[in-house]
Order: sequence, then structure tokens, then C-alpha cells
Amino acid sequence: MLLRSRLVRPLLKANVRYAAGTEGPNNAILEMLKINKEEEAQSPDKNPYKIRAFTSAIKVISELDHPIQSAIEAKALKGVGPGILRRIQDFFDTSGHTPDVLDPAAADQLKRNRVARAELEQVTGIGPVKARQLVAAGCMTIEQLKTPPYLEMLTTTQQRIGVTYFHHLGERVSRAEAETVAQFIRDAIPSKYEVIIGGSYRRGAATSSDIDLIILHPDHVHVPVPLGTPSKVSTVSATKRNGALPASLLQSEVVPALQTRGILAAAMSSGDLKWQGIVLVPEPTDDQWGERQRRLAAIESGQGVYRRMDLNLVAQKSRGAALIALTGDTEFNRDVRIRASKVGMHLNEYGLWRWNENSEENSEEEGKDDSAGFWELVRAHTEEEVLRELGMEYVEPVKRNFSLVLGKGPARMKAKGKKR
DNA sequence: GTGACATCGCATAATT
DNA sequence: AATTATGCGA
DNA sequence: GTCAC
Repeated sequence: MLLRSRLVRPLLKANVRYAAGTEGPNNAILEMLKINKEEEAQSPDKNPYKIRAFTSAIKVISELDHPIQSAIEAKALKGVGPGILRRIQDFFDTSGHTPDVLDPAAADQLKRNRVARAELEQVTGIGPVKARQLVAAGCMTIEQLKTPPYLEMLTTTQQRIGVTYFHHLGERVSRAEAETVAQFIRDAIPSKYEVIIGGSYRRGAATSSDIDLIILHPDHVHVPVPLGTPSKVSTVSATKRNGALPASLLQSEVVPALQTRGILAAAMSSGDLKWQGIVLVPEPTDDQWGERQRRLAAIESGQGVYRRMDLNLVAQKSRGAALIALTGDTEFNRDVRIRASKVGMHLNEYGLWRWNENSEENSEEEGKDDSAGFWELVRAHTEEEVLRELGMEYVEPVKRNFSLVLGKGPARMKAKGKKR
């Protein structure tokens, strides 16, 4: 009897007693901040950076695993400054909200939950939100993730694949593996395609977390123009703004060819410009690639070496900008893009853009059209062009490993990227 | 105190 | 059904 | 609104 009840209700109920229908220990505060954020978002003269600041504070507080005891405690978090402090202070004062006090046992449980969340977040597709849900439901290890009822909580294909291939994805990708895959793909698709290995491989790393491929074809010429204005470039994705275009070469030719050849093990996402998923690293046999049937059978049974791979279809015109964006590293990209915005331009993976104001007359003639100008592509074809336009000397890919340099130096601890 | 704040693709959930 | 927001990754 | 300077 006692044994049975323990099996059915494992020890965790005590720590998931946050108010029903909520998911975190600071839900009341978060709701309050979300209202503040929404007010700013609705304001006619809204400050996008202020909205972002609210978002950032909400995020960092939502990741806390315990109730905030005092406004001062929150102030210590990165992203919480005087403004949020004041709001939390007011909230405590006016709402009569009294934070729960933790006893040692509860504190211990919270610590275990924190460890569990960190473990679950190692699975690609599981971030802070999903990890919290899982731990709240009682899932404490990746092993448990593979069993009901937790497996059913993994709703996205990305999460399912992340669990299935977790062991493989923990392995680093060697340069040889990246080269093998890239060469196989070159052999599998028409010779008009050009395949470049980007990412940390191109920066000279001995091993990488994934295989990042840049694919060019003379017939793929689509270069989307940024939406919005310099002060607020829209984040609407290209798929939205493009509406219905003919299926891209990636979807009509590249992906099908690779499927046929039996190296695509699973697709996490697959669009007109980008494919993300798992590749089976093919084994060269003598001077030829092994049997396609053998690979398909291997994928079926989970045998072989699997790695994360990204395919990016890029227009020739965007080659330079795309190489910069897809080579990284993150800190280098941030630095270059900041330089662009400092001189009133916009850099994305499609190119370096300049904003042209419409003249008064133009605006008048357009009638009620309040669009104040248009984006003009300045440079994009080569990395050197783009960097030169920004007043920079060319930087060898191998010298773009800013994260390492800045990581151990003073200041500049801004990186909010993930460990993976 | 003041100037600067990365950008985007895709999948899914939520909302209208 | 269509649009918008969120989550996540890079 | 927050942070680095």
C-alpha cells in the first residue's frame, strides 16, 4: 500500500505547489511586468528598447526556480534595474503579496529541480520553458524523458529528435566528418551547386557542434529586402513576406536528392532557405560511396554516426553577407552588425543595406502612404566588400573567434548565447 | 549622466 | 482560416 | 528600462 502510493506519486508534489494554473514561482510578479510591457507596447510613442528591457527582465525572472523574497533580491539579476525594482517594490507594497518562505527541505528540492532543468535543457529543442514544465511534471533525467508520460510532453519534432539522437549529438563533429558529408553532398547534387562548410569549421576549429553548409546555385537569386525602417526593422520572417513563391531549389532538388541517397536521418525544420536536421555520416568505401540501401537500413535501425547539420540556400548576390552571418562567431557578427547600425545601415545575412529617406515631395505624392523611405542593397557579394564598406579590414575567418578572446577579458560579458 | 541596444528562420501555440 | 506571439536555435 | 562606459 505504502509502496504503491510512492510509486504513483513520487516525492515531488510538495515543490510544485505554485498557484494552480501557473507554471512558475513568481507568476504574480511576471503578470504584473507583462502588463507593464504591454502598456509600453501599446503606447503611441513606444520605445522598442524599453519593451525589450521588459521582455528581458520577464525572461530572467521566469527562469528563477524560487519565489523572489524581496525586490532587492530581484535587483541582483541581470536585466533588472531601478525601474523593475521599483515596480516589484510597489507590487509587494500594494498587493499585500507575501512571498513564501523556504524551509531547508524545500530549498534542497529546488536545487535538485535546478539540476534537472539544466540536464533537460541539454536536449535540443528543450529550453527554459519546456524544461520547467517537464520538471514540474516530475521528469528529472533525460532517461526518463524517453518514457511516458514525459515523452508525450515533447510536442515538437525538434524535441523528439533531440531525445532520440541525444547520445550522438553530444559528440563533436571532426573536420574529417564535416568534409566527408560536404563532399558526399557535392557528389549527390548537380555540379552547378557550390557547397561551402561554414560555422566553426570555417573558423578553423578542430571540432564543431554541427555541420553548417552554405549552398549556392546560379538560379537561386532571391534576396529579400528588409521590412520596416532603420529604427525598427521588422522581425517578420521572409516566409511571411514572400507569400507564395515557387518551391525553392532546396526543397525541389537538394533535399530530395539527399533523401534518395540515404543520408538524411531526420528533419527538425525544413524551409525554402534552411534545412535543419540529422545527417548520417556516410562511410566511403574504396573510391566510391557505400550502398544507399545500407544507409537507409542503418537509419532505420539507428546504427552509424549521426550529426547535426544545417543547410542554408544562399543567393550569389548575398554570398558575402551570408558567409559572414553563417561563419560567425556570434560575437563577431554582433560587432559587425553594430558597426553597420552605427553608420545608419542594416546588416543581415542577405546583405548590407542603406536606408534612403523619401523626399517631402515623394511622400506628398504618395498621398497617405506614410512609408518614409526604402532599403537599398549596398554590398553583399563578398565578405571583403561588406567589411570594407564598414571601414574594416578583411578579417580571416580563423581570426573571428571573438567569444574566446572576449570571454576571458574584462568587460564585454554581454554574450547571452547558449553553451551548445 | 549618457549613448547604445544583433538579426533572423522555422515550428508551434495562442489569438482573432 | 488567418494572423500574431512565443520558443528555440544559430 | 538596463547596461557599459
